[in-house]
Amino acid sequence: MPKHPEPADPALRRLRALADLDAAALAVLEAAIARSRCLAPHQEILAERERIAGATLLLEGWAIRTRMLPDGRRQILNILLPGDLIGHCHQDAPVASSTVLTLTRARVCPAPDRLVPPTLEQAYRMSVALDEAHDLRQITRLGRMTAHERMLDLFLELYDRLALAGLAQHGSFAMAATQEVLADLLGLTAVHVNRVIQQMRRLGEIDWSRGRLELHDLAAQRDLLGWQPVYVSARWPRRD
Amino acid sequence: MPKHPEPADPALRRLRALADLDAAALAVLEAAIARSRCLAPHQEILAERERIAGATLLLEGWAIRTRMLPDGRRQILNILLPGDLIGHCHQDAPVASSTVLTLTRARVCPAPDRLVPPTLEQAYRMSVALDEAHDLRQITRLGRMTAHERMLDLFLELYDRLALAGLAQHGSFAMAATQEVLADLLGLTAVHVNRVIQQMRRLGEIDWSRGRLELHDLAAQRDLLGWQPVYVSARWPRRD
DNA sequence: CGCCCTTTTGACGAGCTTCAATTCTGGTGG
DNA sequence: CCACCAGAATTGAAGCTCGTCAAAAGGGCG
Repeated sequence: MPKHPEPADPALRRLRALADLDAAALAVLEAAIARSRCLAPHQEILAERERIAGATLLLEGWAIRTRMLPDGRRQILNILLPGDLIGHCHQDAPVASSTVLTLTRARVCPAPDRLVPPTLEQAYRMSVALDEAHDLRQITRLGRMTAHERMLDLFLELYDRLALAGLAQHGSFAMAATQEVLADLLGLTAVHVNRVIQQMRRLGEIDWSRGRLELHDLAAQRDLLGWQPVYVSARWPRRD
Repeated sequence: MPKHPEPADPALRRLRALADLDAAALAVLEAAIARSRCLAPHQEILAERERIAGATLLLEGWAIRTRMLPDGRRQILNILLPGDLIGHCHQDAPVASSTVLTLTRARVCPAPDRLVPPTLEQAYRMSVALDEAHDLRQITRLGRMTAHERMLDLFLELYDRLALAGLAQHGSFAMAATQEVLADLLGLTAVHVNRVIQQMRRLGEIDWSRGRLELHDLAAQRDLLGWQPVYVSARWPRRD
């Protein structure tokens, strides 16, 4: 077993991008990763209104935070990607305010939570701050963007977040969400999502086939939207 | 000057509802409140993309977290009420991910942030957890509810939150938001907000005049919507 | 190869927006 | 005390975005 897990592990890569992890941090992470388990698609990681035992680290695969209305309508609150923390919170006797489900096959492990080395704690805090920023972005998408804008904005967000974990490059990444998932995420219907995607294809904005999404001319799309990268800390992204 | 500030102060009342504040906590709060300042309407408390100096406690009046799109569209992310924390976060070199503006005349003070007594820290954590839950509620409103449902759901949320601070009772509270503000909050136009409100009046769901909003038959509205109170901790709301 | 999930297509309708006026309201100064 | 003003609320007509319903075509996996 490699001691500095190979170039590879996306989750580790993301956390290292968030803070300058030291040996102690890497050690506890490796220990946690050693206790990882595999989950099938559509498996529950956290259930709304139930106690949260401890935080979970998503190592591989995609997951969603979701909420149901009494009549069956579903809103997907956000998407969770490798390296994201699930159920990290600090109030007493924490209870989940939403359900978390795997979208694909996934690997998770308990997030180290006792005697957390300071640099890892830093990564956690950064992660929490980014999560909140993404929530705000989601609110803006749903409240004030057209279907087409929402879709582009989401794709750009996913791209940037996946790139952090080394899972996206050259404007392209493995898209694990179905059009129906996008619909429930973006407040649309699957039918309309489909129509918008075809429009985007016609406009040459994207290619999406065989589970791979490609964004053409990232820069152009970004300033079409007035896209700004998430920015929650004057010391991040680090330039070193 | 009263030592246990009179029954009154709404912000204090909210914090005391969140955690069982001890004498030490009340002391630092009073010290902070003594340094409060008054703000006119439409004053900036936090500016997007700028450093956050420290957390602020909203004592009186309403404020909004808001974000602008490049073409001028505005999305109000959420509403801030007396007792709410503004800019409370933990990452290094924190930068605001949204702008915070007063909606009405308001009073604020720096939130105690050094040597925070444990019970106050508990209240902070509870407050942060509730904020996040409200953000998720907002996402659900925008993504999967009709205009009418959004409005009702928002009114119920405001009612419950204001009641915590002692600012709402018997289904009624002082409504500081204009219809245009509601529109930017709920992802609608002011015109449509107006139409929905009139429908709600015709249906006998609400009365809204002279700045006072009254919700008729809270219970009925709640289960019409399948309303569930925010629930983020097994130990809250406390029954003692 | 066959089944099921996902994507795609069409026709139609509803909800919400847009634009443009008009009326109302609360606060101000004479 | 009332006239006045600016912001807020209200109204109407017309149109576009997106939803609904239903059915067909495609694609991946056992």
